[in-house]
Order: sequence, then structure tokens, then C-alpha cells
Amino acid sequence: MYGVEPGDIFLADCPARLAVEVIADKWAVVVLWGLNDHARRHSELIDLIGGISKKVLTQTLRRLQTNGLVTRTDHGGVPPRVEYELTALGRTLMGPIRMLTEWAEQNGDAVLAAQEAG
Amino acid sequence: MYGVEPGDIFLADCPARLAVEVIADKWAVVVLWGLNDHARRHSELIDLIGGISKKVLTQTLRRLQTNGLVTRTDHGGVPPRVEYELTALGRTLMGPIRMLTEWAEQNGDAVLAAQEAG
DNA sequence: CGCTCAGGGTACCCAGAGGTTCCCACGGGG
DNA sequence: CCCCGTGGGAACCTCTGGGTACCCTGAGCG
Repeated sequence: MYGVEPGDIFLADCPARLAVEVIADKWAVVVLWGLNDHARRHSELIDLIGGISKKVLTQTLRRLQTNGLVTRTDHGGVPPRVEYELTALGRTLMGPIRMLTEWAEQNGDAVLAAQEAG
Repeated sequence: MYGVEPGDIFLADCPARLAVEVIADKWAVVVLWGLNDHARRHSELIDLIGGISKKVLTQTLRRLQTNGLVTRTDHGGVPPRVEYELTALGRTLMGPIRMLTEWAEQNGDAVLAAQEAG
């Protein structure tokens, strides 16, 4: 219709759109990236990710979990010990996210400059 | 510290984080993708992108504009005629976004299944 | 016993994002 | 004469993202 390749992302009610919304989240990308190489505990992620609060991290992880990208393992005991890890599906996202984070690291300054100019 | 490669995305106040937040937006990815191959008018984007409202499209485009990813060209006249187009910086994002949309198209069903199961 | 501390999570509240509706400008066609 | 096509603005409403403060458990320790 407009000469764009299939990409049903443009359709409101399709799984692809849903999938985009899963990751189009301020924190989801950073959290997933934090789980890139191995499982981490809640508190590790808190230390790793600057500026995130406990509550928001929990929310984000829960959302990722119900979307099948992350598993939550409660080892019980006191103090609690909970580990989060990517699922197979979550790992398939690492390619795109790697590109995104690399882009961000390379072009962050340009974006900042545009903001200040604009 | 945690064995993760540099990735200063984890630092709260760095340009990379800012850049991630620019695109970690429900609509930004879809809108940018809609501008992938050539400039489009506001009304074209409305038709192309299912479920977006005029107001939100305008807001999203403005944000992308102030972040240096999109240009806005007003050709004047009545009815108005305005075209939006990717900047050079915006075009550098097409690689990552292509991967993201391809991932979404391939894995949307899996995410949906996880949601319904979880 | 009583105190604290660690780790993870939850109750409450507010600001802001997102959606809907209506309005404007104005040339052209029915 | 009325309405359409276009992009945008203003007003209004709802919903949820995020911050703060608090809770819970049991080990360790004096």
C-alpha cells in the first residue's frame, strides 16, 4: 500500500506489535542487557543498573517474566535469594539489543547535542 | 565489577542511557520504521500505523525531531502539507530497528503464547 | 531475649503519558 | 452553501509508571 515491506508491526493487533511494546520500555532493554551473560540476583541488578529503584526493577522483571523472556528462581531461605535468568526466547533478543546498546553508546553524544541545540 | 563489558548504559547519567530512552518508547520504533525508506506526511503515517492517534503521532514526531532523528518540513498552504524524514543520525538507527522489527515479527507469537500461559 | 541487618517485595500516592473530542484555517467541489 | 481534506492545538479524562516508605523473615550476636 505504501511500498513498505511486509512488516506487520504496522498492524495494531498483531503479535509483532505486542513484541515491540515489550521491549519499547525504558528499563526493559537495560535490564535484559544486564542479564546478557549470566543469571543475576535482584540486588546485583540494583547495583549494576544506575538509577533504578527496587520496585521498578521488580515490576520490570515480572513483566519480562510473563512475556517469557526471563525466568525467576527463588532459592528460598533467609535472607531471600532469587535469581533471574534469560530464557531461550530472551536470548534470541540479545542480538537486537546488542545493536541497540552499541548504537546508544556510539550516538548518545549526538542525541545529546541535538537536544541541546533544538 | 560484574564482568559485563563496558556498556555504560548501566550508568544513570550518560548519553548512552539517554539514547536508549529515546527509542525505548512504545511508538518511536514503529514511527521511525515507517520513515525507513522515504519521507512521509503526517496523514500517511496515520494511515500506515494502526492504532496511533494524531496527537500521539505529533508528540512522537516532535520528540524524535528534538532528538535529531527526524526533520520536519512544512510546505505551507492550505490544507497543510508537512513532510517528515529521517536525518543522517536517524538513518544510523535503521540497522538496530530492522533487527528489532524482524525479531518482533518472528517471535511475536512466542511472546503472546508466554503471556497467555503465564 | 531483644536488636539489628540483609534481601526481596508491597501499599500508597502523585505526576505525567496517552486517548478522545472539538476547534481552526481556507481552497475547491458538489 | 456546506462540507471535505490536513496538520495541529486545547481541554479533559483515565490509567499506570515511578518514588517513598514500610513490611517480613530468621540468622547472628551480645
